[in-house]
Amino acid sequence: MSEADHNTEHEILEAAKKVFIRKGLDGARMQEIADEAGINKALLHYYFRTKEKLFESIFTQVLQGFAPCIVAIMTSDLPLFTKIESFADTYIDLLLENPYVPNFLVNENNRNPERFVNMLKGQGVNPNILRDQIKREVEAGIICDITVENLMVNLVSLCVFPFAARNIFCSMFGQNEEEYNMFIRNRKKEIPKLIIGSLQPRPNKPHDSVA
Amino acid sequence: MSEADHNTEHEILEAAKKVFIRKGLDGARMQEIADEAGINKALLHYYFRTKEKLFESIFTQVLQGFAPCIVAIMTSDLPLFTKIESFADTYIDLLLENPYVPNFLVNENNRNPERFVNMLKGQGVNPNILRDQIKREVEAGIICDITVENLMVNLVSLCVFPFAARNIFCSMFGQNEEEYNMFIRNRKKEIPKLIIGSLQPRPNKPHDSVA
DNA sequence: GTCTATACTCTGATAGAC
DNA sequence: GTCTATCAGAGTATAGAC
Repeated sequence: MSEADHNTEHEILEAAKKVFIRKGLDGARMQEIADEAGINKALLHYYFRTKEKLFESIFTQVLQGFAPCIVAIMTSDLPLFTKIESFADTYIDLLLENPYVPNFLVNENNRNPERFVNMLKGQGVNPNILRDQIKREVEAGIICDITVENLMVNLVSLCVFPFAARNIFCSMFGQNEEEYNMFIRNRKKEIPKLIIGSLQPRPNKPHDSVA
Repeated sequence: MSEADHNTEHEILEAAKKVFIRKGLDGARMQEIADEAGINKALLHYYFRTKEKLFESIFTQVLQGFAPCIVAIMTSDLPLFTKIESFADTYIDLLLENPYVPNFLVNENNRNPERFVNMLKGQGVNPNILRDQIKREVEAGIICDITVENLMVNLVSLCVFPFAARNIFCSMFGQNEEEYNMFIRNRKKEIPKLIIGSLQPRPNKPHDSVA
């Protein structure tokens, strides 16, 4: 990739990423991508034959940028609480650098679901490892019981949705860009606090208070 | 509206809603809307002049369908815990009936943010009332402290994102449509449990255990 | 590999008959 | 109000020179 940094194909991919992420597959214009890359429209077709194929490349590339975080929490063998804290921290940083990606992925994926399924499997996303970990930690009395589905959906929703609905929340709260980013950075602590709090076995259970 | 139910304008709006929600502004075709409505393309322009104007009508209509839930939690004078339970219950039902709306609203809004801001204000969405309620309940010792922003973002994210990312989660967990809907219905209880749990003042505070 | 020029299709919008 | 026919523009894709 070191020598490819300045070649045309790389320029095109960078330009296409910007345009597709902002406008989507339907909204993007090949002319706009060409302008952004500082080249001619015909050259896009020379490298990627069709708009569709160019889009596929971008979609895959963007998706792969976000997969490692998900894979890590699904597969690593750190304690669950550590994983949750680490995920929120890493994922929100990644999102702050790519604030328009959630919308892009979610929207284009729903428009064409087939594209997604295989890609996820290929990345090694498998909930069973995390499911086993939860089971072990429940049995060890470290956490309350929860399904892997609810845990993952809660965690990802709390991290990602504030980006997807950024403008909606901004206008709802009368915040500007900067204030909202600060709000989100604070959530790197708030989200694990919320989730871990709900998983911690309460010391004041009925049978404890009688004992 | 009773007599308008069967007139052409209503047919067009219903058809346009379906198509725009599935395909977005850019992806939708006037021809497809006409087909869906069982009329001619020219008639669309007779009633709504441009695609853009037709889209505006749909966007406003759809948004207004979702506003009341938000307004209710922002303004009603029920106890906070009751509001949270009621919101999750009502909102998720609404979403189950309109599963593609979150994507539509979030995506088209981010494409054209100005459209949104005035609309929200017009609906009477004002976080200050809820902010005051939180303050009162904190002072009364009913709940832990939380910002209105974090509370609303948590609540809405947990309810809405599972719809926006439906396909992603489905394929991640290997669930089919029906299983996933059941999962979401269960969350009508899970979400309030999570949020209310985090707001409940812990009886086992440091100074309590010493007392 | 890169460009200019152009072919061709799709689609939003209009004209005009009924 | 509703239709058929058609225009005008935009946009993807290709041909062909350099």
